[in-house]
Amino acid sequence: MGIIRKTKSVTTVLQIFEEKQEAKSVVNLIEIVKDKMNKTTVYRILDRLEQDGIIHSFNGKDGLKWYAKCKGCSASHHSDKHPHFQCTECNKVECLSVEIKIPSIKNHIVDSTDILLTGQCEVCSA
Amino acid sequence: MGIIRKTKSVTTVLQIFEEKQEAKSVVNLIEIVKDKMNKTTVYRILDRLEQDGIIHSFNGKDGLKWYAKCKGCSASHHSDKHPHFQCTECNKVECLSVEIKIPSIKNHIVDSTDILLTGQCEVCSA
DNA sequence: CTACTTTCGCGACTGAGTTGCATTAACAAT
DNA sequence: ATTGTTAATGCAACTCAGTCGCGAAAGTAG
Ligand SMILES: [Mn+2]
Ligand SMILES: [Mn+2]
Ligand SMILES: [Zn+2]
Ligand SMILES: [Zn+2]
Repeated sequence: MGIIRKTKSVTTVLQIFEEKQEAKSVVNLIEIVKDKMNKTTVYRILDRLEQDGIIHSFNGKDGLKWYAKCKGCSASHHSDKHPHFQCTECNKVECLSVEIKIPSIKNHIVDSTDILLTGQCEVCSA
Repeated sequence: MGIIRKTKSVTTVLQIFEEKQEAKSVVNLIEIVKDKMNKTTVYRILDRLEQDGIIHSFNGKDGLKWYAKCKGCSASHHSDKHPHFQCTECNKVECLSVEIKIPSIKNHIVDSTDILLTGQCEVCSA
């Protein structure tokens, strides 16, 4: 169980994800809202939003934690298996809608698949 | 240019990777050799070994940095594009020899592909 | 052995992320 | 609208992986 009360801080963070479809690093989010709330609050809100299947997280190439909006997830079922793309020039991170087939690994049970591609995004490769 | 002098510390670290084919986190390596060398030295040796194409690095699910032996790389060309598998029970990490096809992403140039699978390894799923 | 330069140890530091606790603010009930 | 309950927040202190600067030690060539 994640979000129970719709506080001002929760609304602020949610709006950031609503208005743009791109992923945000926690560090960047903290910077954006630093006049409105404490960094601990940002971490806690992101935690709760993720638990509720509203956003999902992954690690960037830099080792930072990134979050982006989910498309068809709920608190009980997280279905975000898509890869992510981090631009090495502008550092923007996107969720990719491509399907990547993982072959079954002999004698192993695969629970999760994290795929991070890096390179140049549409803007930077043009 | 990485390793220039074969010091005792370098030999010690190299042996760890020689004797077993599995990946090691830096934190674990530091623990293993803590009586023989300083942690800063471990970081620096790993850096140099990677530059020379002797080992390669990647991020674990935990966010820690992991290293494993390379198979056909050199200082000029790193060809480790294989996925990695982290066991959620024993926490062991392996390099996988499977080929995973990444479809071309429209209007993007892909430079690197990091794939991390998690689940149960051969031992833990048996 | 000597001279040169890389490598190392150590201590201090950085920065992302966490924790504990007192205070504030949702919100449901009255 | 007022009150009571407790989730959520702010703040300060903390953790811990990873980095940095610098003097000392050790590898290597001559
Ligand atoms: Mn995504
Ligand atoms: Mn590997
Ligand atoms: Zn870009
Ligand atoms: Zn295992």
